[in-house]
Amino acid sequence: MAYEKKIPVDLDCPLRLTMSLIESKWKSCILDELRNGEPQRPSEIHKCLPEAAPRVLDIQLKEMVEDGLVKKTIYPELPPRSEYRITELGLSLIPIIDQMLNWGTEHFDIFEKKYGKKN
Amino acid sequence: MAYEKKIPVDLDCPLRLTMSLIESKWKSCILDELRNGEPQRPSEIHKCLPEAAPRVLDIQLKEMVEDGLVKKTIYPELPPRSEYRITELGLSLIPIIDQMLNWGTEHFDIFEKKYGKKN
DNA sequence: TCATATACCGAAAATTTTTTCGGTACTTGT
DNA sequence: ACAAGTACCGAAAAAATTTTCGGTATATGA
Repeated sequence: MAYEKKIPVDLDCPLRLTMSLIESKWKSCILDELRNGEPQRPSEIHKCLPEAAPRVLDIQLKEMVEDGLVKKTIYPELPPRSEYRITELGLSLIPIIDQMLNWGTEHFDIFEKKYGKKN
Repeated sequence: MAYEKKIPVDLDCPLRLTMSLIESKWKSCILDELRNGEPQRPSEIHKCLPEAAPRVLDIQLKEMVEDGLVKKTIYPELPPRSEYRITELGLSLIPIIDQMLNWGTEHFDIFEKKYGKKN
């Protein structure tokens, strides 16, 4: 009972439900990382998302496990080893991730011009 | 120069860009509200999203205008009147909103059982 | 006159999220 | 012996978001 999630998910409406599962800063990126179905060790995920503080990835991965988007396997070895793998449920979100990826790619220049450093 | 947005959008990657435009608590709902193209007055939007504090909707609408997802028209009348209408750019996000809506509807019962009050 | 409605804004409080820091425990390589 | 790697956790700080509260201004209806 160490870490406890305050607001698990938003059950007010279907749209808010979906959003609440992926809107944390790095969750969509984690899903994108795991999309190919290959299991990944925490240290690998950290390396792929170097901008994120490792602690946040730990927390968000834990929430995603709790929500059923990701499955964790712990190998009782030393040094410790564990792996995260996307679940069927998590996989069913990939089309959404994809559309956001595509949209972002298509419209990137608009926002680059608008908000980028070098106008 | 009254209100200033701290972090306009996330230009780190296309996925984060898209997310950053819609991840605020009510923005996806606002887009869904305006999806049919009809202009809506602020008070109408407030009524449709009674759970949201009016001030947040003001702020988020302002950001969405700045980001180009929504267009605001002010009528110089008294009492004041203004309208928000979804733009082409905002409209291009609707397929994503739709997918999230569908996903949420399809998987609602899983999370109801998991996190709902009456198990 | 007074309550209500419209639209909006600033300041501050409350809440949530993210980050940083330090710590546990064990192994391998130098 | 000691640094580095692996996985993880708690506490606290920092940052961001959301909410609440009060205020501006004008008009209408009771």
